[in-house]
Amino acid sequence: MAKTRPEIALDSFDLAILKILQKDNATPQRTIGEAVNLSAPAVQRRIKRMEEAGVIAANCAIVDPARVGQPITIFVEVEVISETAELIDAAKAEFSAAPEVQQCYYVTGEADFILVIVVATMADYEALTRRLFFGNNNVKRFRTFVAMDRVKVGLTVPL
Amino acid sequence: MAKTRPEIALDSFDLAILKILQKDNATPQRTIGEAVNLSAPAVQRRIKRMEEAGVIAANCAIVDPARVGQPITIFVEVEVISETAELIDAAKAEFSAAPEVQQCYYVTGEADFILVIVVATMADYEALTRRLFFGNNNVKRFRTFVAMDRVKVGLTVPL
DNA sequence: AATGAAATGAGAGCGCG
DNA sequence: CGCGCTCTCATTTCATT
Repeated sequence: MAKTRPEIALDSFDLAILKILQKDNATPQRTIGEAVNLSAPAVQRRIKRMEEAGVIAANCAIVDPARVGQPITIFVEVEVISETAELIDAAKAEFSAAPEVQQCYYVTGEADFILVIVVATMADYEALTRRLFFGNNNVKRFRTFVAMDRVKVGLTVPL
Repeated sequence: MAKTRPEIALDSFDLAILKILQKDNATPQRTIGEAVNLSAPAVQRRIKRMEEAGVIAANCAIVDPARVGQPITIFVEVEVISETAELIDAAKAEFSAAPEVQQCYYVTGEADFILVIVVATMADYEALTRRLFFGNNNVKRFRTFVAMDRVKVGLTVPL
């Protein structure tokens, strides 16, 4: 189940710290402190607090997919036949389980799911569509958009 | 301009290290070393090498948008009128410049751009559409998909 | 109650064999 | 590549406002 998520109030110091950590979480606390006019321990306490509260969900290295032999990014809009809770949950679980599926969102509008997929070759993508879409009786239709340019990539939140 | 990107060969050790860093880049090198059967300095050298080569594009904190007052994630498919290089570049620049635009991809298929947008309220999104889409003569059409559930989120590359 | 200054300890960074 | 050292930085303690 989901971890505890205490509601937490963030002041302008916290937001300033987040702004820096979103760009580079290896920034020394001392440097952050200088930037926001706070001592290093104060910065440390705030970071820890935000990590425990789930404001900072993760600290991770961003890998360039092209550099590790996965140069193709694809968006897929998926429309399902039946939208019962059970079938939707099943679809969520199945899509999420695939490592090639980088992001999966359940959405309103003309589609039900939007997936972001990263693969090495189009043949891999084709194989994936067989498994994920043609192999799923509840998938009515899907539309594929192949990325020609990753113009802006990130999970940065506007602050 | 883009930084130098020397081609680099990655062995199974490098991939194993990346796999760990993608989940948590604060993992001590010693711990990584134990996991992949390598000494800490060896791990360090490999990480440094991959950072310099651009394999590791960034190290950053992932912020939960809902926790910082930006609970709404929206996908937008944008179709443009003219696809001349100049107009496409202009659109890329304009979309990228908006802080609410978290991701922007130039794609093939029935749309030209796919944007991932993070905002606090639907009113904010409406204001953004006015600026970005209605205020751009080259935007023919756009379709909005509001995320109801962020089923799987991340920039993790399959390794 | 949260901060800043100083002391402690862990981990990163480098040269060595 | 692994072992050792050094040094920076993260972390804790404590006095202060």
